[in-house]
Amino acid sequence: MIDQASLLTDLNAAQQQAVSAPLNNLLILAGAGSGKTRVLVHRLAWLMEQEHVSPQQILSVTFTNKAAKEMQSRVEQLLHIDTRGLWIGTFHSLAHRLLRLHYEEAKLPQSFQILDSNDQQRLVKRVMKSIGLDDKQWSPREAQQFINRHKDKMKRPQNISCEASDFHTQTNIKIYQHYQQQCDADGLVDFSELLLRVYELFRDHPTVRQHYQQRFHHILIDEFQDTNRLQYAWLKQLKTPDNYMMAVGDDDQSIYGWRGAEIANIQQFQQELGDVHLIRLEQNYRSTQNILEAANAVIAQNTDRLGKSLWTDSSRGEPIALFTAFNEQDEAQFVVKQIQGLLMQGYRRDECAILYRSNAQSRVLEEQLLYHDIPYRIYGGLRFFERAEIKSAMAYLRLVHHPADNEAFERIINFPTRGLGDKTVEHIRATARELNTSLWAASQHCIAHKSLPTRALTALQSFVALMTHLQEQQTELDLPELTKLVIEHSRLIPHYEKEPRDQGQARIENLGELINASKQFYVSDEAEGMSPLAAFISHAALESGELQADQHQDSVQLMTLHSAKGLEFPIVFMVGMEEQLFPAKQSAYDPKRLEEERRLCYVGITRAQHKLYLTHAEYRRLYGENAPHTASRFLREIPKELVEEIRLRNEIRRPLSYQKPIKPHANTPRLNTGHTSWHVGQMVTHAKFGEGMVLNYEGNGPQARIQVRFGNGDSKWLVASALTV
DNA sequence: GTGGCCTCTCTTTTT
DNA sequence: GAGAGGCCAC
Repeated sequence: MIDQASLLTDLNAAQQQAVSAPLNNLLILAGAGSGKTRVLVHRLAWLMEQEHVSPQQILSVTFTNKAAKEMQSRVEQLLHIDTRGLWIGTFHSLAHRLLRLHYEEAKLPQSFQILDSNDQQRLVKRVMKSIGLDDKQWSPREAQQFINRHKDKMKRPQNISCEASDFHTQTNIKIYQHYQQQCDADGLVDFSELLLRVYELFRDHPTVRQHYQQRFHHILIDEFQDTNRLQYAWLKQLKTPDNYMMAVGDDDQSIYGWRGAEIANIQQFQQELGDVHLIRLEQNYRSTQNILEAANAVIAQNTDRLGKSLWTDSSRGEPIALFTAFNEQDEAQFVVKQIQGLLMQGYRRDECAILYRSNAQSRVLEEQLLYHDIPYRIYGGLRFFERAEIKSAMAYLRLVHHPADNEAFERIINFPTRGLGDKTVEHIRATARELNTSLWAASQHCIAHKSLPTRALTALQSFVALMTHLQEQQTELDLPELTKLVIEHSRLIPHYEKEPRDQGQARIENLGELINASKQFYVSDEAEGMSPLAAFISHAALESGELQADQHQDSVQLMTLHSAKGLEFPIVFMVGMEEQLFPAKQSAYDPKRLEEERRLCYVGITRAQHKLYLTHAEYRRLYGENAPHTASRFLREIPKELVEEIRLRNEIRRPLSYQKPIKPHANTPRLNTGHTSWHVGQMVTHAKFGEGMVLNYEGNGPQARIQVRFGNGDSKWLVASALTV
């Protein structure tokens, strides 16, 4: 038991007010760095300890698995209690849980499977093909977005007004219709569908809804500004006059409008719930005065705000550094030089973050970091469970678990290739359509009726035999053993051994890692009534896999501005502060989207604790074209007195690759990339000396001299035509 | 079934 | 400029 005082110590007045607020609906507008998560965690603890709310009566919703985990562990740390019974999770994981419990009312088969966006795309494509749409003329990607956008607005195909819509929309409606039919027939549920089904479940089954309304006395929602219409509607269904909602959010940090988030939900929350106690957390504990003032000045340019002004009593701190680079190479060099200096001053590498607007910007930075032997870590990119090899292995597991899983069947029927080409598969599909069964059942039918050429038939027979064997093992083996067996029998490893060394090797390692993941999962299995295998499969779909946690080595952090949200770093570099790039050119002309870009800028600035560097380049190679860039308007929005422009002295900085492009000679031993110029940090290969890195260059054309440092540490001047990129 | 060549697109991303 | 995806030829 924890006493009241200790739940409130180290909290400021507004935070205390939020944590200890009387039972009421609460809207907490929590500015960047104002201790939002802390308030949420302490409020949870307060409810349990002071208001004697049992964990079972609390529902706490977040957006990411990471946030859910963090909240859970912080509550446990604070209270030293078991938080089982507490419903805490992402919208999707909670929806999944509800659907598993109420699959019948939700009109789903018990064995329903989750479709991740990748699977969804594949299915959309197949559906489009099956209704005879030319996928040159119709984009599957657009159709997928159409479907999700409408699901997120609780729209079924029949609810999208047909009369007014053009041919284009009508086609999309048709795709949506057929796609949904296919999902329903196969028991497949995509991400939006998880939420929509729960919404419809609550809507159509008052008893179920009432059960949860009565159960959850308290509903807490984090990152409220990121909720879309469906998510908000879903929460509201659980709301009664007798329970309480607490929403925490920051309209200034809403950066996901492009995927359906509606800031308007915040205003609606106040209006619709009527009795809402509003608390603003405006004291920032993260940044220096300079950084905060810059952030405030930028965000003040937005008109569409609820209004909030962050303040801090920390010191003024260092000025914000502004650097104008010649080009992106120069910019990267500057950043790395500064980092080297900071490391000398005693900062750790992982205290430095480089933030950029788009992933494509990371490459130049990587090259420079590599060149200077500074370890770095890039966030983003493919997650573990999204990797092709993992998805394939998972498809084998899915088919073991549930033979009627057509999605899984399609994925592995001929992967690795086993002589079951398009024609055979099309025959199986046709049979399945005819008999109205799964592809798996259709395969068995084809075998029984020998309705395929001998060659294909034999191949299909051995595939069916393999899967049957694995299915039989299911009951004998535990999850890790089964995973191991499935990977062995899938022949994925020999398949990847044939791939170019490094890539195939990495894939094989990942498959080993999958066995590990299944072991870990098996131990901490939290499924309710599901078999470990079924739970593992859902887990893989719902949690694309945290970045490998073991990479705890001290390294410079590189990520997009979006993925930096919620994080903080003593040192932050925001690079590429240029028009066309940031704000992105696609957003620059639409006032609404421009405001979102500005909020993104605000998010970036407020990540910094001690020192913020802003850099931009006068020229940048973008989409293969080297073009002059003007400074971002956001730079002008920062008051001059907060900024110190950095000019490098004692150094003649000369433009690198773009002003002195050295075209490799046509006879240069094969270029495998289309590089037309050399740049410092570039990796090159010499027939005799092996791989090395460009240090410098002189001259032009095939006779240009390139200075290269090789693996053994030697550096040599060589003629350009002797080098391969 | 695979490799080579062509065209297309190119913000952000969680679940 | 580069990756992805489609298409065609072997």
